[in-house]
Amino acid sequence: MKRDVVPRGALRALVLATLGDGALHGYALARALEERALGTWKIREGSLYPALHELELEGAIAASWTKAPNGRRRRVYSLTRAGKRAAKGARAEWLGIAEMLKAMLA
Amino acid sequence: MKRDVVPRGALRALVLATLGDGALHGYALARALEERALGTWKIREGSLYPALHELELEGAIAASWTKAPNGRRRRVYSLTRAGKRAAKGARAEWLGIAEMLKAMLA
DNA sequence: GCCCATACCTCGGTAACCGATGTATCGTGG
DNA sequence: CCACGATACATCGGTTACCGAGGTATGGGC
Repeated sequence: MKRDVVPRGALRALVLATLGDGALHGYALARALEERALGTWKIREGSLYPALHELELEGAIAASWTKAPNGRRRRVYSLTRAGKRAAKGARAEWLGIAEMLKAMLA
Repeated sequence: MKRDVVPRGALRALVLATLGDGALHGYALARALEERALGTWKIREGSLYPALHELELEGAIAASWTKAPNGRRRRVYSLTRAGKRAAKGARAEWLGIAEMLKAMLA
């Protein structure tokens, strides 16, 4: 399936929330997000990688090149202190939005 | 307050859901939506009116000019049969999105 | 007379995303 | 041993739904 797509603006919140559970590299992050979404949402690389670069520039996440056991290069991302704060805010914001949507559509 | 804004793509769903509870004219619809959102979400006329025109073109809603008791002209919108179907679909879609967001951020 | 609320509308600009495309390495089945 | 899919990164032009600002017009209150 993997048809639908994350609602606009939520990608950053989801990335921050997921990285809050542990550092991941981009590709694994995409897989983790799709798994969390039970395959309902497709994570587009053309959205994810630019978003990661932006979050890095903003100082919300820190990246470092590492070598996977199989030799492939990976860029592993983890939350900075500022990122943890941002994650908390974004999580609250989007939970609020979800709550409001449920209330208004129920 | 009225700071935040409806998430992208949800406006149509909310309009359809609200009109499902009875016909309204544009301005009243905006007020009704903001009230439903407890003042959290601001409804922009620059978003609402074009959305209404689009929904009308698509045949989801029907409009008719009426005269308010005070003499002001109003364009009252109501759901068509197709609109009721669309409302159901949009409601299910966005409730699903809200559910997924809650699950992924909780 | 002036201003705010009501009530409609349009239009340029933009944020965030989509889709396509590109690079490169690794594992594996034939 | 080599083609192909999975892994893993990246960029970039195009789209879309919206935002913000502006416009018109009438009604009622002070």
